[in-house]
This record gives sequence, structure tokens and C-alpha cells, in this order.
Amino acid sequence: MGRNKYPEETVAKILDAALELFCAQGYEGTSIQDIVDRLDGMTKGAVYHHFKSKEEIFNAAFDRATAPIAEHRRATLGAGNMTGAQKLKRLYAPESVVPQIELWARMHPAADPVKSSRLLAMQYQGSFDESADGNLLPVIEEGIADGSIACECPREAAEAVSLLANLWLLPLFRPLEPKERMLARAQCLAQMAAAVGLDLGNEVFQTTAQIWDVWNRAGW
Amino acid sequence: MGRNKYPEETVAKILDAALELFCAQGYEGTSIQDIVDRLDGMTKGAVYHHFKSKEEIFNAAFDRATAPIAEHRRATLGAGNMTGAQKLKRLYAPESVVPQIELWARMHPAADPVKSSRLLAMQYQGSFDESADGNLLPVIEEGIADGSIACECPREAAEAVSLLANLWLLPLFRPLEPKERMLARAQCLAQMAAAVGLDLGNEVFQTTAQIWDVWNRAGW
DNA sequence: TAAATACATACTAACAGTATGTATTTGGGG
DNA sequence: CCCCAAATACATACTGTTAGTATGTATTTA
Repeated sequence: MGRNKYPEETVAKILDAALELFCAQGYEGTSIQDIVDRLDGMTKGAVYHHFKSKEEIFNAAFDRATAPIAEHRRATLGAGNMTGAQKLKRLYAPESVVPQIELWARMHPAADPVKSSRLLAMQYQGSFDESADGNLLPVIEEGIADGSIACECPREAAEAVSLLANLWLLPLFRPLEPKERMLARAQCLAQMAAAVGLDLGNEVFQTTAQIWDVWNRAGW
Repeated sequence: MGRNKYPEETVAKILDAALELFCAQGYEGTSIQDIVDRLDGMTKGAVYHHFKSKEEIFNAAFDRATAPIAEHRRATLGAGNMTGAQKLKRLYAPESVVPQIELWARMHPAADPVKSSRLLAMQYQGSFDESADGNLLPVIEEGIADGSIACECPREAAEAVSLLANLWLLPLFRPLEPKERMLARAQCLAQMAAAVGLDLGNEVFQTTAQIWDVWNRAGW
């Protein structure tokens, strides 16, 4: 194929193919050759010219997919002068969560924790990162500072809520439960969060319902 | 090596070696050859005579290690005529949890979610199984039946508590936090559980402290 | 026009798993 | 108790697939 004048197009193609395959088949279930086969005409040499390992492709593919969504989430928080409590509610409102879910749904992850163990590990690690360096803990602390949130253990509450939201409310690695069960989970999480001073707002239920719709429509 | 009169000894050796390696290096990080190399003189043929795949070795190794502990846990619950609420507390008392933790500590799992992603997936899946088919949900329902527990969403509460206990209170896949942080997590979980009607009892704090000691002594 | 870039081609090493061979034990008939 | 066939417990030698590398070549850039 000679040489492409615009190599970033090649990189984009590689990452698109990789993302889809990693989600559908898992990390171990996807070979570099699988990816190459979707890149009509291209060969492994091209892939290994742009990326030094399968690991790097995996990380780059997910970073690329999730970065704009994280950016959007940050943006909705930054705008206006909201209290910490208001920001917390917005973090779990449909407008913040649904774009992320639509991405996941398009990626068709396998509803099997073992096949998706690598993705699961990412989400697990990500839950701690989200609470520490991401949005959740800072927002809670902001709320404590401005008096809109009363929480005695901000770090712990953030971690627990983040873990449950990412690994329990999101139906990524398990077969989709009936809608009312998912709503019951949301209700349960909201009660638990309230017990440690976090009001997730009533919008979590709309969020959960929309997540379910998206997931159900995607055929899970 | 000819043929062993007592093949179950060979099986035991294989599983012992496999368990240690899978924990220390993860599933993908451990090759069959790694296991064989610890079985002085034995070869791959022996391994594949007793087990049909790496997957099967993995499952057999963990089943073998965890079965007696699960049995012990069941036994402490069965004995005597306790209410559901009392059984629930006992589920998180040191006597129920510490044996399990000592096993994990001996196995030296890697404190890295990605390297241990397969184990993490096991624990994740196991959390749902534990609440559904295992001890937790049945105990809660027993408590509801005998009036000692008032819980509106037993299934959801069981899943949430089980997930947090297994993936957050147990320091399996993340570096060990300072002791006071772990105790704060326990406190936070207890508050959250109480909010959905589950009293985990005061022994969770002793349990958490003992877990920390075991883990710390094991050098994490 | 020389160097850097974007690929392709051809290879290696490690891996899970298989096919097959061989020695030992077991179990049943005399 | 003994003999022998079948089953068992391994060892040896192999295959197919994989991530990754080494190297070659055409195109672009400076």
C-alpha cells in the first residue's frame, strides 16, 4: 500500500477496529491479526509501526473513546455556579451518564465477567481513580466546603458509590436484569448513599431507566 | 518417572503449584510450563492427563482451596438456632472471614487489578453468586421471615453489600491502605448497610482490623 | 537529494493443546 | 496365587496460533 500521506487516518482506523473487537471478544480473545483483518489491505507491520504492543493499542483505543465523554462531563460541571450538592446530582443525571452508556452499547461488550475480565479490571481501577482524581471526590469536598453536603467520610463514600455505580448499576459485565430490578438497585444505592450524606438526586431513576432502554435496544 | 501408584498425590501437587502461580502472576501470566517446572521431574503430559485445559486447572485449584472454607462458614451458621439477624452478623464476624483471608494471604495475589483481572472477575461473579445462591440472601430472607430483619430490597441489599465486602473491604487487588482507612471503609459500609435494613454488627470492625493485620504481616 | 516516515514481508520464540508411545498397575479368570 | 489383558499414569514429540521483531521498500518531507 505504499505510504499514507495522512498517517493519523491509519491510526484512527486501527483504534476503531481494535475498540470494537476488544469489547466484543475481550482482550485475550482478540488477536492482532483479528484487528489487521479488519483493516483492508493493511498488515501487521503497519500496526506495530504505530503502536509498540497490544497493551498500548488497548489503552489508546479506550482513551480515545472515553476522553471526549469525560471532557463533556467535566464541562457540564464547570459551567455556572452550582453548589457541590447540585454538581453531585448532575454527575448522575441522564445528561452526564447516557452519552457514556451509548458508547458502551455501541461497543457491544460481552456480558461475561471472565471474557471481559480485562475491561472489568479497567472499570474497577477506574472507579478508584474517578473518586480520587476524577469528579466525584472533588465535588463532594466542594460540597462540604460550601456547606451543601454533610459527609463524614468523603473519600470512602466516594469510593463505595463509584464502585457500585460502575460495577452494579451499569450492566456491562452481566446479563441485563429486568427494568424493575435495575430501578430497585438505583433505589437501594440512593438510600445507601443518603446514609453517608450523599444525595444522588431523583434523576438517578431516570438515568437508570434510560440506561436500561439503551441497553435493551442494543439487544442485550 | 513411570507411573505413580497414588495419582491423587500428583493431582494435589499440580493444584498446589498452580494455585500459587496463578495468584502470584495471574492467569495469563502463568504458563503450563511454569507449573510443570515446579513439579520436579514431571512433564506436561502428566498435567494434561489429569486436566483437560488450563481453565480447568484454574477452577480446580481455587475450588480445592476455597471449598473447605465455605464449608466451615456454612457449618458455623447451621449450628444452633439463631435468628437471621444473628446469622448475618456472624457472616461478617472474624471467625467467618479470617480463615478465608489467611488463605488469600498465603496465595500472595498480585495487588494489581489488571494482572489479577481473572481473579477479579472470579470475585465479581462470586459476589453475585454469594448473594443469590450462597449465604447472604438466604440469611436475610430468613431474618425477614422470623422478623429479626426489616429490609425492603433484600436481593439488592445483598448484592451491594456482597460487592463492597468482596471488592472493597478485602484488599485483594489493590495496594493495602492504612489501617484507619480500612476501618473507615468498614464504618462507611456498615452505615450504608444499616440504611437498607442490614445490621452487620460491631464485629465487622474487629474483622477488618484482623484482615489488615493478616495482610500486613504477609508483607503487602 | 538525503533523511525520516509509513508501511510490507518474513521471521522468531513462547504458548496451549494434541498425538502417540511406554511403563506400571489393576482386575479378573484359571 | 499367578498370569495376562486392559486400563491407567505418565513421557516424548509434535502442531497451530500468537505477540512481537528484523528488515526491506516505497513515499514523503525538509
